[in-house]
Amino acid sequence: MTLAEENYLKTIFHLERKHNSEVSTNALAERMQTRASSVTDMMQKLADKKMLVYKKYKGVQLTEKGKKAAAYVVRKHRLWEVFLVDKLKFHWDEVHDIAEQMEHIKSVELIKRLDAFLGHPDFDPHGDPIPDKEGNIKKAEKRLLSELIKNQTGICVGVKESSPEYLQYLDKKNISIGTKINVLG
Amino acid sequence: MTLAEENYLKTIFHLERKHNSEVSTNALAERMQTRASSVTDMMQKLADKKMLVYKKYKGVQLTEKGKKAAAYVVRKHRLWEVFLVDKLKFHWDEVHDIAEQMEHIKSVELIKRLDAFLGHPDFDPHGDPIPDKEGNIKKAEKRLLSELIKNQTGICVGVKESSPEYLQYLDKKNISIGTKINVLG
DNA sequence: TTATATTTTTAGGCAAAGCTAAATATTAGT
DNA sequence: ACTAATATTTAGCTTTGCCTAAAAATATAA
Repeated sequence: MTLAEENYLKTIFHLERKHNSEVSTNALAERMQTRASSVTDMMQKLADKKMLVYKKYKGVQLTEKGKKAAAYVVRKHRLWEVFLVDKLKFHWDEVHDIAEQMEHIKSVELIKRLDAFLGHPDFDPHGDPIPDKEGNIKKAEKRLLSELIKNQTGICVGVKESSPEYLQYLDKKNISIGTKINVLG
Repeated sequence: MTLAEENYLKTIFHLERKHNSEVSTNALAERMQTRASSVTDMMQKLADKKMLVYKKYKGVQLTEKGKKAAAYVVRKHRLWEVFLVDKLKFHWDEVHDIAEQMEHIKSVELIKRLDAFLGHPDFDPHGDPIPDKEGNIKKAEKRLLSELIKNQTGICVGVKESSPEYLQYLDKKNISIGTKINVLG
């Protein structure tokens, strides 16, 4: 798996989950900042490798194999984000580009140990779930606190807004990632 | 700087220090597992970028700019090795290939924080010195314990042999990296 | 339903970094 | 000094992943 292939799979994985349907050439091209013709090329290549099913003019769909490979890239990305925030004290909105590079490092053992070192986290610093080694991803979808109804309970897995003021406000309220919140009204 | 360029610079850097002279095309080709013709191509490219001085048939020599860039790659490589051994508990002879990939991650801030996280180490797990941000590398050359004479003192920065038996022997003697040793005879 | 607009694919090229084979320099042996 | 051996460079080709322009398919709209 080359770097470019991994990036395509990852992006298809995200778009597929977001729209619950095949991913179109243009959608991919836009998301990957590239041209539709380049996407077509790569789709043919990934179809040859049985990573996805490609039907001309009809978009693509990941196979089980492709899904697993994509989820593993996402897993690596999110684990590295946890590392950057928890251990290196980066702010959670600074880590994406670095994790984007680190996710491509090849070593199964590395990720196994990193996961243990971080205490087997379930969520990344943005509150997105970390797929397990098999590629299963918790459906635990993020919801906004405002979407919860009275008496419902949730665990804070991230914030939507990250202005210094808002973060300080949360700090004062003692709310951080992992905090259990019960809606009283 | 592409990945390939960084790898060439790093290798030239090592060979230059080892032999104290210009680096020949063939020496590089052998070390990099590639062909002499590929090396020639890259030397012309790196000369254009003022990373080195290339004289046809006479080998190459890094410029100050090239030396600094190369030393920075080495710095990153060695810091990651420290991370892998100290934090992820890899054995020091398993980390080279992984660090080989991690050394190419681009983020000055990342390396700054990693260095701090590791406690600003001076040596990697093999006992090789870690260049500082400016590319200065401690001349503190490694010597074998057997090369020290009576009453000389040294600090253990690594071992030449790593058989389990030998490591256990050292363990029993309480000798590990950082241990100060005084030669009595 | 036919014309227009949009999307996707194909064809043909380009740059990076490698390779082989052939040409050219340099070094060594006699 | 002259040939033989070795080292290096050049020329031309390959693959990956991207690009532009043109062709083809699909979707929309009057």
